[in-house]
Amino acid sequence: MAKPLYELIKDNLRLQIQKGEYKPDEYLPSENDLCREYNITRTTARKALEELSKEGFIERHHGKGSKVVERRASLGLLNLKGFSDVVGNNVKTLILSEPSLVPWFENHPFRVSEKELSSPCIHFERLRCVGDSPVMHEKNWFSTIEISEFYDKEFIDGSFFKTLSQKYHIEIVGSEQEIKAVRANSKTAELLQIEPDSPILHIFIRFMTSKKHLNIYSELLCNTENYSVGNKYFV
Amino acid sequence: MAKPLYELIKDNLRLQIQKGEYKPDEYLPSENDLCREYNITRTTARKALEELSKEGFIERHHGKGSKVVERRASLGLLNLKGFSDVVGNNVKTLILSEPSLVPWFENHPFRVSEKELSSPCIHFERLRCVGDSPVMHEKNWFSTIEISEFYDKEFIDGSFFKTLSQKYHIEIVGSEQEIKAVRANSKTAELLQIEPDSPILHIFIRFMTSKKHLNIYSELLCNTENYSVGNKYFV
DNA sequence: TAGTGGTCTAGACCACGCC
DNA sequence: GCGTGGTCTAGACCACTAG
Repeated sequence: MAKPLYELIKDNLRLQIQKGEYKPDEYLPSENDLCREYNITRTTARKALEELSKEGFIERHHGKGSKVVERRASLGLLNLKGFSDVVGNNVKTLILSEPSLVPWFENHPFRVSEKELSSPCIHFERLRCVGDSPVMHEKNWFSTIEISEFYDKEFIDGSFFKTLSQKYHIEIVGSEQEIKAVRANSKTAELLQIEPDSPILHIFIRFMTSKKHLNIYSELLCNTENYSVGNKYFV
Repeated sequence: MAKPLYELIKDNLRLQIQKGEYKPDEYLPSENDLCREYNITRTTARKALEELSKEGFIERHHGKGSKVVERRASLGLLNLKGFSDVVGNNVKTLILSEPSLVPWFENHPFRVSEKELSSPCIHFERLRCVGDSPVMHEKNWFSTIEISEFYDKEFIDGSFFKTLSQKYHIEIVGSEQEIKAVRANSKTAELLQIEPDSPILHIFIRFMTSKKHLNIYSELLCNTENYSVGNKYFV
């Protein structure tokens, strides 16, 4: 029943990373350091570090140590992708509506659990642009059940997920998506500055988080005329 | 330089699974069995089994053993999805063109390596139907570099990937995708029995395999009117 | 050469599933 | 009660990185 030792070590280290006590490119204490610090054997220290590596917080380097890395955003989730990452440096985000309480919304293919429905729903909308061209309209919903005082109107570095990690110590641990090609309706066409009835991607996503009962529900409408949506996965 | 012991054990076990010597739902030898069989300690046996589990070949069950599982096809790759898996039982596949040698094709966003280009290209096309409705047109290409005598015209259980695994002991270990929404051209519209200019999903995929230099390149055209394309991922 | 992570041995105790 | 996998100890040797 009690948490295994290596889980405690892992939780400690992860929290220190989330708080910024170890920053990207810095090295964590070595396995032997951890053995001394926690009075454990290398097997236990290694187990903690190996799992942190599997979770994407660190990279292990033979002969050097365990380096903290910027947690890759693409955990099997979809990313906008242009030629040679031009997108990454040139993305602007417009807030269409700030995070605020709304009635729970039913129009989502993923079932929202009773637990989630029992607390109010926070919603926000954004428009992602490359240069001056809008390419993605994004809507997000999540329950306040695990995160009762979400009063942020601005995000750390503009990133909702980074805010969840650094302020609330909540991580994305999985996702589930449904993708369709549809015709843009007039409102979407106007937002994305395209012709009505143009083909666009319609994507529903459920992001699972490290809080068992907290999911982030998103709906994306993408103009893929110039930029496609990409996805990578490795065993 | 030499392969670690646990890798050898792992390779042996995986091969036995691929050959069908251990079938889905059967249990592998226990950790202690492996210790005796290979003259190793439990640490080494565990390492082999844990990695096989991570690779998706087995499930570990406390108090019971390591059960062989049908390797989930959804390794971060896209799957057709209808309401409540109605699709799974009702999918028919039409072969539009059998596997045969063709000149290498350049019209793919993923760069084909020099190594791959140095050997001839095999191509085949299929049409996936749910009931009598065609929903996906699939084109595939791969190099004969690692698989010089691919003469199969039919696949085991109709599955290309199952054939790769069981006959050639090659597994899918990752994938990379690009997704767009486009208008169906007349040829595609005819194949999928939809109106020309209907919005359809256009997906390019590179499947990475356990053979370092072998990739499977696919192009999918999907009518998502009634069925969407889905995707799941867990850490 | 000193320190790091990677592999491996030989034990121990525990929690879980099943008969 | 017995066998299974899960956790943990206390060592050893090796391969890699860097000063």
